[in-house]
Parts: sequence; structure tokens; C-alpha cells
Amino acid sequence: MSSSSAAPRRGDGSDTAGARPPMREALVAAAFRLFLERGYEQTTVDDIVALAGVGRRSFFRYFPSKEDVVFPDHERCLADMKAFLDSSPEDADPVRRVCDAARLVVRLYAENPAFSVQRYDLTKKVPGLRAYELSVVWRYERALAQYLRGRLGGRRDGSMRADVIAAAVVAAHNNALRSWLRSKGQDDVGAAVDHALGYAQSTFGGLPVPPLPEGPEDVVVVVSRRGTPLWQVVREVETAFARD
Amino acid sequence: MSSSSAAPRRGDGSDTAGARPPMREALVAAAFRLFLERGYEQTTVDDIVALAGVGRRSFFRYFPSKEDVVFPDHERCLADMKAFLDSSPEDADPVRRVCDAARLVVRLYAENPAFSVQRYDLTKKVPGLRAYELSVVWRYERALAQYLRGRLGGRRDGSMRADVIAAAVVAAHNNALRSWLRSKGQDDVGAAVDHALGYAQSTFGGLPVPPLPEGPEDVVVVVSRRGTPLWQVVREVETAFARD
DNA sequence: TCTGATCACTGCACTGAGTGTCACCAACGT
DNA sequence: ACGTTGGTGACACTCAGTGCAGTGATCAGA
Repeated sequence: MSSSSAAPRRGDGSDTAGARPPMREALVAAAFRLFLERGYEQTTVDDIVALAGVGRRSFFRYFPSKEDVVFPDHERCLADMKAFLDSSPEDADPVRRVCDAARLVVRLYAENPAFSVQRYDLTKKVPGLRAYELSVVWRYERALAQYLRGRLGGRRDGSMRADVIAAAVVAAHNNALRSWLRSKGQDDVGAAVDHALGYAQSTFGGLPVPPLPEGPEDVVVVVSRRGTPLWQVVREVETAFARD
Repeated sequence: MSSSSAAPRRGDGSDTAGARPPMREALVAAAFRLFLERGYEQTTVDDIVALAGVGRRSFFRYFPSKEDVVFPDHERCLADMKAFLDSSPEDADPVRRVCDAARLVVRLYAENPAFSVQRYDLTKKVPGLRAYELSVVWRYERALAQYLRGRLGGRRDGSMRADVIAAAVVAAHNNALRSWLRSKGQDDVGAAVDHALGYAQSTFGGLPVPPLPEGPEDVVVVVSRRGTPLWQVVREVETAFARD
């Protein structure tokens, strides 16, 4: 009883606003309103399209599945990340580059903190959405790993190291992001993510922390038990100095 | 045409074999036979139960979803891993411990190479199964991260480092495992996984290489920049000693 | 202005996964 | 013999997702 009467859909340009909230936005808004009101699983697609005043078939034209409406902009963000990586200069530090790529996702979340927090609360509670989010994150990770593979593919264990570095960067990124989401968007995302990615970068890449304002990693302590083989101490010294 | 006539289901113990292929196994066998014959998505649950000669409702009693029948033993393996981690001695190297925990999964795959390879071919092709596998892997990773958090939770960035190390270990493990699966189970899984986990272990843990079972964390190197505040050096000394 | 094409949208019917409910039956203890 | 319990099958139902046909609007060109 709602589909035909509501939303008379006119093309005369009488819309006062930006003239481009084109049903996709309306569907996302309606979906989130219902999801937050009564929960994700208690909301059917029919409920959403009824509230949005559109036909049921239109929902699936904009979103391949009900889960997709919860992550409406990740497809674009993933494309941005791939473009960013593809445009990398040859001489760039690969680890630094993937960290910067990860920051694109942070930016997406930070653009709309309230929305991000609401979605976080949803994914925390609904197992199906958690699984979907995993597949989203996985695609980001794949993009990073693929780029890294191209950069250090020639080296020994290049493929494996690419996977490991990508996973570590994503894990560091996610840890900082989740912490921020738990703070309801109050904390400083940028700083937290920089710190976490700095750890990943110092573990795998060259320099430890980018700005190095008062760098705590500069302090490392030697605790060597008597009888430790000299080569082992030497190796540790080498790797420690290799950081700078 | 098959459900009523086949498998007359008797309880008289007349089965010659172990008397306990209890319908669950029959469902897995029937499912995989059909999945390999005509594909996962082309096989309905009705097809499976018809071939197995059981009622449709019974399928969902043993498997919460159609996807679960593809990963019939991961629930048990995950429980094994948690038990393994819970029983860890206090003085064990945490990174070494999570690597050993990851080897439990390898063992599960290696127990039945043909089955593992078939499943790998399925998950490679079907997006839904890939997503499901991600959620399975995620639960393993969570178990590892939770254990690590308990071990290095007190340290600086302990929570984040736990996530990063768990992700790196899982990535290294998966890389070796997938390589083995691509070889159709011909390569030496153990060696490949040992090598990959050795990389992860040398990156995060104390000792660089796996051979050298004797105390690795005993070697740490101090590199302190001039002018570093004393309290910072002291803190690092404390945390370094706190390991033992 | 008429016409044909295209596009976005809707309604409808259908498949298939997953669930709730109930009846059935075998095994078991009393 | 009895009631109980647990595994099972049959049935009906909800809901996600798809295929298809139809409709109205815009726009091209005759």
C-alpha cells in the first residue's frame, strides 16, 4: 500500500536540495533507520523498500544483497586504493606505500564518524555482518598483498612476505580503527593509526616511526645471558642498527 | 525417487563396519560427491538429503547451514587449538606457541590430503564458500590473538602487537598451506609451513631461525640515541627484564 | 508531432535456504 | 506393560534473491 502512493518521482527538477540523493541514499537511510530501531535480522528487505517508498526489485538493483547496504561505499574505496597503489612511483618504499593505502580506509571511516560507529555496533552484534565485513577486509588485504608481491616478488620468499606484511598492516590498522570506534569516534584516529602503522612499518620496512618526534623505539635494551653465541649477538646488533 | 527407498535405516547393528558412520559422515560424503559432480551452487540441500537417504530436516540438525558441510571438522580443530593454548606453560615463548598452534591446522589438512584439495578447489571457485572460510580462519586468528594478548598484554601496545603477530602467523601459515594445496598435496607441507612460520617467528619472536631451540629471547640489543630521557631507557629495561 | 529505442522502475512468480512444529518410532528404565 | 527420552521425517512457513514481463518517462530522429 506504500509503493504506488509514496515518492511520485518527478523529473521536473523541483527538488530543492542537491537534486542527487538518488534512491540509493534513500535506501541506505531507510535501512539504517530500521536496523538501529529493531535490529538487522528483524528487518526484512520488504520493510526497507516500504519505508523508502520504492519497489522491492529496485533494492537488489543497487545492492547485490541485504548485507551490502551496510557497506555502501567500500566498493568505491577499494577501487581508490587500487588506483592509489597502481600509481605508486617505482622508488617508493613499498611498506610505507601500503601503510598510506591503509590510511585511505581510515579516511573513509573518519569522514562520517556517526555512521561508522553505528555500523560498528551492528557488525559487532550480527554474525552475518561480521562475516561480510571479513570478506570486505580480505579484499583490501588482497590488494595490498598483490602490490607488495609485485615489488618484492623477485626476492626470496617474496610472495609469502607480501602476504605477511599485508596481513600485519591490516591487523595494525584494524586494531587502531576498532579502538577508535569503541571510543565512539572521540579519540584521535589519525594519531592512533599512525602509531599502529608505525609499528608495522618499523617491523618490516626501513625506518621505524615516520616523524620521530621523541621516538621511543630508539631505546632498545640488551639483555644477553652468559654463554650466548657471539654470532647471535652480532646478528641482533645488525638488525637493530638496520632499522635506521 | 530416492528418499524413501534408499537407506532403510535400521538400528539392529547389522552394519559390518565400525557401526558408526552416523549420518553426519553420510551427509558429508553425499554433499561432496554432488558438489564435485555438478558444483556447489547447482546442488540443493534437497539433492544432498535425497542422495544420503535422509530427511531434509536432519541435514540442518547436523549442519547449521549448507556451507558448514564443507568444513565439517573445523569446529573440533578450533576447540583443540584453544585447549592447546590454554595448556601452555607459563615460561613458553608465546610466538613459538602460536606457531605450534597453527601447526594443528596443518595437521588437520594433512590428515586427509585428497579431501583438503577437493575443498580447496571448491572454495577457490565459489565466493560464498570463500567468505565462509574467511570467517573460519578469523576464529583461529582470534584464538591466537587472545592468547597473545594474555601473554604480552601488560607491555606497551600489547593488544595491538598481539593482533599483528596473530595475523602474521596466520598469513604465513595460509601461504604455505595454499601453496601445498595448489601442488595437489604433493609437496612437503611440514617443511613449507616450518619455513613460513620460521619467518614469522624470526620477525616477531626472539630467535631468528627455528633450529636453535635454546633460549633466544636472551639476546636483545640496546641502541640509544644521545639525549634520550633516562626514564625512557629505564622503562625499556624494565619491560625487557619483565620477559623472564 | 509521431515513433521507436532506451532506461529506470515496479509487480509477480518462482527457487532455495533455514526454522518451528508436530507426529512417529526405537531404545531404555521402571 | 508403561512412560520417557531422543533422534528422525513430514509439513508449512518466512525470507533472500532472481528472472521476466510490463510501464512510464526521456530522448533520438523522421
